[in-house]
Amino acid sequence: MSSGYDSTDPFGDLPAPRISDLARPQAPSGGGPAPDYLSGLNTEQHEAVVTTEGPVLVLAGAGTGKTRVLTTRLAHILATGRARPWEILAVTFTNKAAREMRERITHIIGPEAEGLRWLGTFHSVAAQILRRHAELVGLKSNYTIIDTDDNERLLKQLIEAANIDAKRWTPRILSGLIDAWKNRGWTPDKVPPSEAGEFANGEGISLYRQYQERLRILNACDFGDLLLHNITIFTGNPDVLADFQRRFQYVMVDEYQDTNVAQYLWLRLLAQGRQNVCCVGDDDQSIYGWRGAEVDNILRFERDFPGAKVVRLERNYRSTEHILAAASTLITANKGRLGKTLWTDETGGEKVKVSGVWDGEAESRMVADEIEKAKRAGRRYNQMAILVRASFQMRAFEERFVMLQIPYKVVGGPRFFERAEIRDAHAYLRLIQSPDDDLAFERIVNTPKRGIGDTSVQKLLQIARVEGISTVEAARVIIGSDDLPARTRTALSNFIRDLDRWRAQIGNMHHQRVLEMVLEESGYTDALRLDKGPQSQTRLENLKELVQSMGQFDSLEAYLEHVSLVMDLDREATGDAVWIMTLHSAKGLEFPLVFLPGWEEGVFPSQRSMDDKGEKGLEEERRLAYVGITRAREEARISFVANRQVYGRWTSQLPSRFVDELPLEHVDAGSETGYYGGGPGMQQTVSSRWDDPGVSAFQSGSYDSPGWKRAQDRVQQSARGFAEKGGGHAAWRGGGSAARAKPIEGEGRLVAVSAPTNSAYSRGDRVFHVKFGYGQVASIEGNKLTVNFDKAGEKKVIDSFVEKA
DNA sequence: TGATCCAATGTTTTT
DNA sequence: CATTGGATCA
Repeated sequence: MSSGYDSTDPFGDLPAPRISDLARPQAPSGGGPAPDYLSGLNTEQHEAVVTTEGPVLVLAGAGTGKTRVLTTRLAHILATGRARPWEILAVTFTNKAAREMRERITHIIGPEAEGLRWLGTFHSVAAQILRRHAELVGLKSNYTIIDTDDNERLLKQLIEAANIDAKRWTPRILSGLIDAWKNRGWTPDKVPPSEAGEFANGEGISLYRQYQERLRILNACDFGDLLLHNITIFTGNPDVLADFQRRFQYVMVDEYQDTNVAQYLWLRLLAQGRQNVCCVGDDDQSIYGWRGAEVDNILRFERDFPGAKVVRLERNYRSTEHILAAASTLITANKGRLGKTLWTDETGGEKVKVSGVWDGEAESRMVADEIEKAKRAGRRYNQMAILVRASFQMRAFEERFVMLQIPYKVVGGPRFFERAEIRDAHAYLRLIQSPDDDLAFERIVNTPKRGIGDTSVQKLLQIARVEGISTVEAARVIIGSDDLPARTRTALSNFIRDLDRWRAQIGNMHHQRVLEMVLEESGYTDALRLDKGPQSQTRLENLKELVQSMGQFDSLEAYLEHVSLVMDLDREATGDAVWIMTLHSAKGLEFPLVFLPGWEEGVFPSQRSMDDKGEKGLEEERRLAYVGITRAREEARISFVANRQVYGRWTSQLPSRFVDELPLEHVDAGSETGYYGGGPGMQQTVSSRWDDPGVSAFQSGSYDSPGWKRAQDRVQQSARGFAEKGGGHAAWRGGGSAARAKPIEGEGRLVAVSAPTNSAYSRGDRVFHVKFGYGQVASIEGNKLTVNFDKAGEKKVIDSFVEKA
């Protein structure tokens, strides 16, 4: 500790509360000039920073300097001597955010920031507290934190033991249910009876109880438990709680809109002592409702902390006026917002560009082309990002980029520490370190295959349970008996012998070397090398990377503790490359040029969200759209396709309702030609009609598809311009050099949802569709037809994509 | 016990 | 389409 303090914060040796410090006016403004770090803040930011006493809620819109406020505020508290580093509780959701915060504070106030031992994620802080008081919830302080694999394996055992059909009632469902209960702060006895029927006719709560009991015996807990156990400790032991309340003079919370009930309760307990709590968040960016986040937490802050000061940060320093206007207009469709309006001084810039194209392949072609164009114009690849709703959308872009040799990096995806080979390696390490880690044993006892099958393992578990010993011990017992076939007995005894040998080596060699040895001698790497599977090579590489990453840690123990909480690895920076990621993982980031593909009903907003959560789900999707648009600094490009292949099936797509909610005056709806190569017929019409210089397809009147006729009618009729997606491919193609289909100011909407019903089709018409073949019109709604296709079944299509048959 | 074949099943995912 | 888990057989 290089801080000026002589203490390294011995835990449990709390300094007496320093009432005097609280009472003493310490604002630095009294004497000299304001410190450096305060300069450059705008009025609201400044207020949020210097209002250190009492509850404060900072509503920080996208790009308004939220992180800056948070870090400056914390630095300010330290710099003015209001508290010492270990008296501040500062929680974030991600390790990345915590790391970043620490770095920025260090930048402001120097090495003293290293003393911020309570700056971290909710889970890491809770884990520390739990280490200290584990015995109050029946655990030992060296408890292990189990991952989702272990969690599901455990639940599966319990479900099967209870004679419940594990196919109908899967461990995954139960796991989700229990997690949701924990997120709401419910221990088994607190789960309301109304929830009982949720799983296997009321067995859920009982299984939850059994699960907790198993965890206790294993001296383990899951992620949800970290918070929940904390709450149990606090509410059951007022003295412990009082201790922490006294200790944490200032509490700060990042991304408050994402807190779940358990986190909220936890915070409220800790903050209620001094009431010096500052929560920063943005209700419009709450996108983790499905993970238990409660937007209500932010909405009710003022009720929980009476007299709370609310500061709104609305001045945006990131995006152009058009981007901001697009995002702001879109989000106004949501109800129950706290209400913020982003604004900026900057004027001008590109409007948000919206294009419709034929299919996913054309979309990726278009995006790739635009990326190359931007690159030629001087942008670097890493200034550009493609933000998708779901990861299946990524593949089309990846394929295209590989073909064109555009460098890209996918963020997110399968996480490093969740890969099977990494978990296997960890299981070996865990088992070597603690022989009674039954879950680790179960995981790798037969990985790689060594002839110890399911029935043998069941036998082991049986003995372990009856005798109340660990599974490894049970294995030793069974080896000495003749309870197993000779062959498996030998295999098992070899395995146990290996484990013992490896364990004996821990002290003698570096832990990196230990892992290498184990992977070699267990036959794990050999098995992978023999595996002809397409992934086995990357798996071997991942394992190498794992060995590498262990190097930064002093001991095996330190390493395992770290990975259980930080489920990610700092990968080395990959040079200049386009970012591909989901909207979720883009939160908090920004890019000069952002592509937002796949804005189609069912994809975005996602059908599943709407089915599961109805209006609530839709609003969360809309917030996701808001997050997406506000990632862009200079240019945002939205696109949607008419046909998409999902799970190998062709589906016709309708443009997302979000497209329709964009403000026309800030959007440029010009389409690009050349991305419509869907069917042969399509290709033809494009080339024959559209290269005609100087003639707008709209004006020429020479295009004679049914959709086109209607498009034309409507242009004349209501000056809706590009408006109707009813124009279908005709309208979408309306751009290009010849015909820039500028939207004409009309009803202020880009795509009319309820287009006129003067469809060229009537019920019963026979129609032809390029992808679906022949069919019969079943119903008509505006420009959308429901068609019973002879082969493809019932589909909704835009009328202009079919022809009269 | 382990290989092989068929059917079901697919979001988002901070820790 | 692509992966995964299961049931079935050698």
